[in-house]
Amino acid sequence: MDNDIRLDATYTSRIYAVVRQIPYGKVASYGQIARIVGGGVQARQVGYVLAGLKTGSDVPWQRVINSKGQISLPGVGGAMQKQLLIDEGILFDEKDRVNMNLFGWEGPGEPVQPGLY
DNA sequence: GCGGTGACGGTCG
DNA sequence: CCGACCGCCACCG
Repeated sequence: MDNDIRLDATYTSRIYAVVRQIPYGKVASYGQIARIVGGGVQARQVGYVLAGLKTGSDVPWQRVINSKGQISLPGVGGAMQKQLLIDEGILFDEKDRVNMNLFGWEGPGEPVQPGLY
């Protein structure tokens, strides 16, 4: 039997599930999503899966950006993504970067505050 | 079957 | 801080 759960709709659904968990007004990186999904899924796969989404999807794809805090989607799609995030209250600096330390999603677990002790 | 590509990310200079 | 490189892996011609 096959325990290869990497290449199937299985991991695609998982990616959707994780992205849906990103709260309003927060962002996560592709690598972070990949890490949460696990199963050997890489950041590039996350990007590819999100690219397959169509308009009207219930998946908040706009909340996924790269680890630099910048939008990776080129072209008009990227401009739309930026606008959607601004609409959620997320701020961009002069270089179109988001402060991950401020708007970054901590993950599905309990939020941990750094510098607590 | 092979080589190029991409909504990435870590490392190096 | 920033650009250049390289590794990664599914998809496409």
